[in-house]
Formats: sequence, structure tokens, C-alpha cells
Amino acid sequence: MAQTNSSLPTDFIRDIIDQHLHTNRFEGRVATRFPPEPNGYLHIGHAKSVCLNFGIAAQYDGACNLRMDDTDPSGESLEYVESIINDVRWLGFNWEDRLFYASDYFEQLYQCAVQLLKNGNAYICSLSAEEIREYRGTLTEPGKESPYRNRSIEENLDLFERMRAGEFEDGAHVLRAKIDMASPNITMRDPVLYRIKRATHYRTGVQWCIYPMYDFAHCLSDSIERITHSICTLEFENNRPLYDWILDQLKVNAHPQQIEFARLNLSYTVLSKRRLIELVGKGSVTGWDDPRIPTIAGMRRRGYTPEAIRNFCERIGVAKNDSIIDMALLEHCVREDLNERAPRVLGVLRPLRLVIDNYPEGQVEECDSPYHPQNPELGSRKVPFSRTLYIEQEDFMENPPKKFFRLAPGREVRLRYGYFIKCVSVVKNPNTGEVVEVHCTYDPETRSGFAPDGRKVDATIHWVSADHSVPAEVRLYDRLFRVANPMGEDDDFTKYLNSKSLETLTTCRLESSLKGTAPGSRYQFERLGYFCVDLKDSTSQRPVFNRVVTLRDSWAKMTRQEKK
RNA sequence: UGGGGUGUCGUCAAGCGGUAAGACACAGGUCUUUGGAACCUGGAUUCGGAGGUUCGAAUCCUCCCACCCCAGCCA
Repeated sequence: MAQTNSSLPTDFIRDIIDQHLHTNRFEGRVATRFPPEPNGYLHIGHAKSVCLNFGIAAQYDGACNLRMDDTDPSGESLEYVESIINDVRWLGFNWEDRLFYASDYFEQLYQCAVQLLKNGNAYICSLSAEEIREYRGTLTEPGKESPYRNRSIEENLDLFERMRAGEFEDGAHVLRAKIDMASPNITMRDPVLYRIKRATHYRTGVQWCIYPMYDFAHCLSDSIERITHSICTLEFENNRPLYDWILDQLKVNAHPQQIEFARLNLSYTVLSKRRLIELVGKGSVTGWDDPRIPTIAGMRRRGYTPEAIRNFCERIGVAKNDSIIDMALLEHCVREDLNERAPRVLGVLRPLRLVIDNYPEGQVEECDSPYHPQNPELGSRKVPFSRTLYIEQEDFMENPPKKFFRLAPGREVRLRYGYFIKCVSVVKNPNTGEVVEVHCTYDPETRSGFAPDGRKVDATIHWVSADHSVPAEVRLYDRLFRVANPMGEDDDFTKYLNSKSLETLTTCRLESSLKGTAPGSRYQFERLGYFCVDLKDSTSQRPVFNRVVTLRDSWAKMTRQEKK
């Protein structure tokens, strides 16, 4: 076994699989599946599961199926199926011809239920939903057996057939497993296996009016597909005895091993389908692909790469501890990836006019600028330089504090890939006193940023030529919530929403090379962060950029700490 | 007061009876035409707590404590 390769992840699940391989359970096969219910969009928590299941399959030379767990027609739709397929593929995984649907197994599942009935392992219960709840007992008290528990096999079979035929109202009867109403594990107290539900299924239409429950459908779907390791999240741990019970009663020949791991939690956001639906529904965000939410669609639009997400999923590990991963790790993973591959460009988010008094009016120079100083393979482009430029407002201070070493009156700085410039005067708005224009002189000897006399400068700032720059909109995103764990108390999590999670800047100016850049392209705006051309709103006339993540900013950190 | 889980650095997480990996975060420093990147350095005398077994325990035993999940005809 090639377990010497230290780059392969190890975790308790892989340990179990190794065990199985040694003992030859499953004849050396490894088969997994990713089984989403198509009733919502995938998020980063699903990505963890996707990476785990497909990753294990690849590592052990097995296969991972993509299966829609579509046994509850209410809420499921083709739109979600399509988004799931799209997202898993985008993440970089391939299920080849193994896209399955639990709904394709409905007939087989029905026959299994009939078998259970014939074996006396299940019965048709005619208690109402409320009665079933009452009969179930509580956490500390055993339940009571249903009065319908001992119907004859013939009656059960007849009733079940008529349930399927649509002879009864929704809720009139259910199919229940006959297990143990006194079980300390509530899941085993005669769980409901089938319910009557007159709803149009997005795939089977009105063909069925009874639908199998998760516990019944899932283990059998796994078995049908000959899955060996059925990996799911911790909350299904209580269901494992039922998973095994059903397969045992039916004497199926493929009995997968269910293994549970802790679902992902991320700080400063929410990761449950329910909360995400609430945010989208209430209009707290613009939709399932809002770049502020951790859906795969949102992250894609924000500019995250599949590589970064996969790497993140590997680094967080797999265990059974309830945990909350620090958002900083996710941010680190994108930075790490984008640092490698994103071309560097110059863009000014909050422009401040800068005039170079001694630079000839009308003259334009082309500054050769590499796309990636550390990686010449990315090539270079020419950035036009002229008398009137824009610089970042925050790169100039009239009265700079001690450690601020950007532009200030009398100070000399370097314009990246341009010249050294020195501030000689400022123009202020007479009413507000705000500096609206900075005047500088440049040193013609310092072209491309070096002084022949060897003198140094404390800062290099970015800039853009006023006449040549392209106007753009830039959207700055911040954490969705003000607190690390908005679910800390189970009160209304929406009250912790960060009202400043989106800042839209409409007067940005970008270097001319960015004109007409393709949606989805990612760049580093030097000194600012990584940005991605918006997939939806960007036009060739007016580019719209989303900030993926800022650069690490030790100046910002300093100023933040001084405030404290 | 039932059952099932989990407790190792701020956050994740290795460790599987032989004397606490690694990552992120944090703190210092080197370097730098991005206050970026890269590189170096620092940090748990201690593993939820208390006992016990052992030459030796995060790892084994006992008791206790904390947190999570389960009473949908959701998954």
C-alpha cells in the first residue's frame, strides 16, 4: 500500500477503510457517494463532503457516485439539481456516468417495503401524526405500541397497495418498521418508512403518492449502488442502527458501512441550508450567488478558485469534534492560490487627482510593467503615464502620523513602475478643507523607479493615468456577520448581520489594460487585494469587480491596534 | 433523571503506553520597486477535572464535569 506518501490526507475514516482493506471486507473495493437533496444550493460545508467522498474514491482507486437524494418532492426541483451538478463539476470532480437519483429506485424501494411487510417486519399504522408523536414517548419514557401494530400480513399488504393506488388521504396511513417502542434510541421506536404525500415530484410527476423516508431510501440506495462506505454527518449517528436494521431484515447482499464525521462550521457566517434560505428569502443578500454567502455559487462569483476551496477542505481535516473553522484559514487559502497565479495590475479605488507640475502637458509615456514580479512567465504590459494621474486617497496625508510613509507635503515616493515624485502643494476645497488635488514634481532621472544617485524612498504607491484609465465599479465585501458565531445563542441570528458587508465603489479608475477584460478573470490590484470580474453585472463598457480578499495589510493592522 | 457522540495551543488537528507533529492566527526579525510575497525565530512542562494501574499515561481503568445530537408522516 502506498501509504508512505505523506501528501495524502489521513483521518479516522481512511483508517477505517485501511482496516477494511486489511480484513478484506468489501473484497478490496471502495465506493462512496455524495448524496445531496436537491432542495437548495450547495455551500462550502457540502464542499467538505464532496472533497471527502470524491477524494477517498480517487485515493483508493474506487469510484464516487453523485446521487440526488430526492425522496421528498416538496422543495425539490430541477433548478437545484442543475445547480448541484454545476457546482460539483466546477469544484473539479467527475462522476462519469454515475449520476443517480433515489427517485429512480422508487419501484425497487416499494418492493423492499412489501418484503418487509411479508416478513412481518413492518406494518401499516393508521394513527394520526399527532398520535404517533404521543405514542413515541419521550427521551426518558418509553413509547407505547400502536394499536395497528399487529395487523395481519394480508391486511398490511392490501393497505399498502391501496396507499400506493391513491385510495387514501394524505396522512391517513403510514408504513412503519416494527422494531421496539421501548428502545432508548428514539429512532428505533417503529420509525415511519413511507408516507402518503400527494405532491408532484419534479422527476416522477404524479406517478407516486407515497414516498419513502430518508432512513428507508438512503440505506437501500447505498446498497443498490454497492456503496462500501456511506459517509455522512454526525447527526445521523443515531440513525445508524436503523440503517443496519433495514439492510439486515432485507438480507441484501451489499451492506455498506455508515461512517459519520463532523460537519463544517465557519466563523462569521452561517452554513445551514435553512439559514441560507432565510437570508436569501428575506433579501438580506441578493440571491444564492451573492458573493457574501458561502454557497459555492456565491464563492465562485466572489472569485474563489476551486483549487483554493479544495485545498481548504483538505487542510481543515476530518474528525468527529464539533468545530468552528476560522474564516482566516479560508482567506489564507485563496490568497495562497491567487498569489501564485493572479496577474498584478494597478487600480485606484478612491481616486485623488495628482498633477505633476513639471511634466510636459500632453506627453504620454508607456511604463513597462510585469504582470507578476516573481513569475516572468506571466509577461508584462505597458501602462500609460501622463501629467495628470489618480492615486489612492489614503496614500496621501497632509499631516501624516509617525509611521505613515506614503505621500505627504515635501515627501518623495515612488510611483510603481513610474517615477519618483515629490509633493509640492495641495489644492483644497475652500468650503470643506478637504484636499482635492495634490501637486508634485517628478524626477525625470528616476524613470521606471530607480534613482541613479542611489537615493531611496520609503514607499511605492499605485496610480493610474487620468485620461487613460477606465472607470469601473468595485464591490468590497466584508464578513457577513459582526460576530464569529452568529448561532451562539439560538435567538435571531440575523440581528448580527454586518451592515457594512458590502461597500460599492462607483468612481474607481483602473489601468487601461483592463478594458474589456473577461468576466471571471482574477487580478491582484497591487497593494489592495485580489479582484474578480463579476460574472453577472460586468459589461465591456463598464467593468464591475468583486474583491475576493484583501492582501495581508500590516499597516491596517497597526492602525487597528492603535485604535484599541 | 434515556440513548448516542465529543473534549489536545486563540482556531483546526496529529498522536493508538516510551516522554506533545503540522497548519491558520498571533508576536518578533530579515529582505523587498506591492507596509504584498518569501524567509527565519518564538511560543501547550502539558492533553476537560480528580483519582488509580505502570519504571513510564494525552494514550489503559474508575468516577466526575462540560458541550453537541435524537421525541418531522425533513434529510
